[in-house]
Amino acid sequence: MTVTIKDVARLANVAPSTVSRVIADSPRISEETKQKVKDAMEQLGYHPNLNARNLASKSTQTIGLVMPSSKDVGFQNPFFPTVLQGISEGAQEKNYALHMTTGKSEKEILEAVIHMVQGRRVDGVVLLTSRVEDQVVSYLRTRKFPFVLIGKPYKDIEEITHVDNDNVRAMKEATDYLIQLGHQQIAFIGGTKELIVTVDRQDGYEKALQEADIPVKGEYIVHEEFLREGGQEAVRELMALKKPPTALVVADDFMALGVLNTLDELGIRVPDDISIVSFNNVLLAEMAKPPLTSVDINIFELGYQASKNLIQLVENEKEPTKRLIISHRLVERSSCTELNTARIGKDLI
Amino acid sequence: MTVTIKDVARLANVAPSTVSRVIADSPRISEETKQKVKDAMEQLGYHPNLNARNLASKSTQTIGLVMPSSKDVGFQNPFFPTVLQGISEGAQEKNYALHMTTGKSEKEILEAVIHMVQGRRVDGVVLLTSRVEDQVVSYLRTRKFPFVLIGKPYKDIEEITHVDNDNVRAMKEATDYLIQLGHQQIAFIGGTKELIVTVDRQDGYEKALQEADIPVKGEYIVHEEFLREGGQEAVRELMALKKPPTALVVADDFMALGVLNTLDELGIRVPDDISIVSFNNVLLAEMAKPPLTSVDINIFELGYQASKNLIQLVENEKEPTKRLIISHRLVERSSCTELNTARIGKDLI
DNA sequence: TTGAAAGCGCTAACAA
DNA sequence: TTGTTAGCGCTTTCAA
Repeated sequence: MTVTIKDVARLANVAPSTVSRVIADSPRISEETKQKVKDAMEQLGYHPNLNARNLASKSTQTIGLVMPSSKDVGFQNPFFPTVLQGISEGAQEKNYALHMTTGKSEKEILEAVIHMVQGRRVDGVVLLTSRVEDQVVSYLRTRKFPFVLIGKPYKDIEEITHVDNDNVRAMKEATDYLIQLGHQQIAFIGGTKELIVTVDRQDGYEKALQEADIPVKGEYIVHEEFLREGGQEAVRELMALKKPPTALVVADDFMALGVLNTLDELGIRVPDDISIVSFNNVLLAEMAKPPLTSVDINIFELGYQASKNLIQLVENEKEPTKRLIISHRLVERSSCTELNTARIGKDLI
Repeated sequence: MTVTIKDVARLANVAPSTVSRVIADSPRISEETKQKVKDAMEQLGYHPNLNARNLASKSTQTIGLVMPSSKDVGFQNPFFPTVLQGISEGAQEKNYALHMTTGKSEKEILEAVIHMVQGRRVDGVVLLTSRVEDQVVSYLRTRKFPFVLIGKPYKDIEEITHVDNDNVRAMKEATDYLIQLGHQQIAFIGGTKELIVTVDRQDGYEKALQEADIPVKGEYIVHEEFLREGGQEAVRELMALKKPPTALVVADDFMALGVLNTLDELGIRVPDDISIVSFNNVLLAEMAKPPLTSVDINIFELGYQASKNLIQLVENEKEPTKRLIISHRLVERSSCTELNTARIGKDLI
């Protein structure tokens, strides 16, 4: 029924091992027999059984993907399809396949990872999230199993290959941009502090202020726990301050969309009344009203480098630990404006 | 180094096959030895090698996922993360793993599918898209390989297990809703006609009009090829008609966001000047300005039923072909309003 | 350059 | 209820 290497060998009049060599494109085989074998494979419609191959060769040519908990609303974020594309591209280039794990809780995810690692289904793993205390990370480290992290490790940075943006700098630049436009009252809206990316971006925000001698105020820093309801409240409070911000840096486009909404309900116009710089530059940023000035963090590249470097790690034991920093750039659209002191002056006259 | 079934057998003083039976949780084994074996496994930290198991048992307990071309902008659509969650949940419940394929072109995708099917990496396949002439579908059919399609097959409907919404009815209801609000000039904005879902939704739109004795006008039907630029133009043309529509049905939330944008640029207010009903009800619909009235098509359930039924198909040869219709419901928000004939009257006076 | 043969780690008859 | 014994389809020494 199924055609095996033996069938091919018989038809080509060679030994099974020869066929195997042809498949592996071994150099020490004559062009002649190589062709003979290829013809036979063609004729029989032969396809190698990857399970058998994996078993014998102890390698799978597939990389495992660890997604964030599917309970996370963040899962809906267009960030994920985009990294996935990048990862997929990097994998395809080296003929690696992709194996996915998900789960509703951290516990389920860890179990799924163990299953796929111990079950020898994958040669390496890409982690799509880095939480503060990540059990998956510690598991992989103690097993010395190859993995790369997208984002920044919470600890042991020097020992974990990861691909990340320079989020501190990126956010500093975004904030600087607003400062240059004349803004002084700039608020920060980010996600949960459990995500390292949030911490980094907040850092950058604070750095920019400090450098410009603008005091960092606690009431100007907001962490939206939920993408939606939570955010509304926070933005309202922010705008209800005696001295409301004239500009906002938001750590994610998706969040920014929610912010935009709330502002609209409050009758606050963007950018006329308030400026916004957001992050990630997904398609959404372009489609928002107004189109958002956003920091492009090159999501695709993040994924691409992750799988590419994971494969290097898998194929070469000696590969050094790496830290890959993907470039970013501010994409200007219509959500920011100069703080028009002239106009304010005029109004006062 | 690696602990195998033999090591466990030796430690537990039984035969390897006995260990294998314990793993499979065979009923005909004494509680006593079962426990003995389990202890041994625990003690040695044993984990079955899935490749070996797959090879011997000729089954993989994993299902393959065929994603749409990563070139598609549609890939960015939040639809995908959400179906993925559903698929993943259905798979986890039965302890199936997920194997992904993607590709930049139809050709690459087909190759990837062949590789994973012939390579015996998966027991069945879920197709996330149904194009008009789908090579993947024909390939799987001729190989008699189990698969289920999310969406509606282009042909041989009776012979392909698929899970879909009743898109015709759903769109008819959406259109009826607008008609009941007094609208007569209703335009349709959909994606490429290559997607069967577009065709169905357009059908439902036309049916609703016909039933209400409203003529179907060609200039009221628009197919946006691209999510962004293309759409802008189309919407402009639509609104430039001598008799512009007073309401829009849009086949996708993401698209609707773009439409909303263009309308805003044109100074047309929603819902005051024009009403919009959109489709899919992803998070975006809620976050748009104004929040979109959208038809919830239960994306998660689409995925969940797909993997659940695929597994049934895989585990039972005799499983009949099925057509699963997932329910939908109109979620009212703020993008529609009654066509105020009174006001129009007033304006005329 | 090629072949013979011994596994890879597991499952599944068939026996006992 | 348990053990024996062939494989599953491939890779990879080792020998020729």
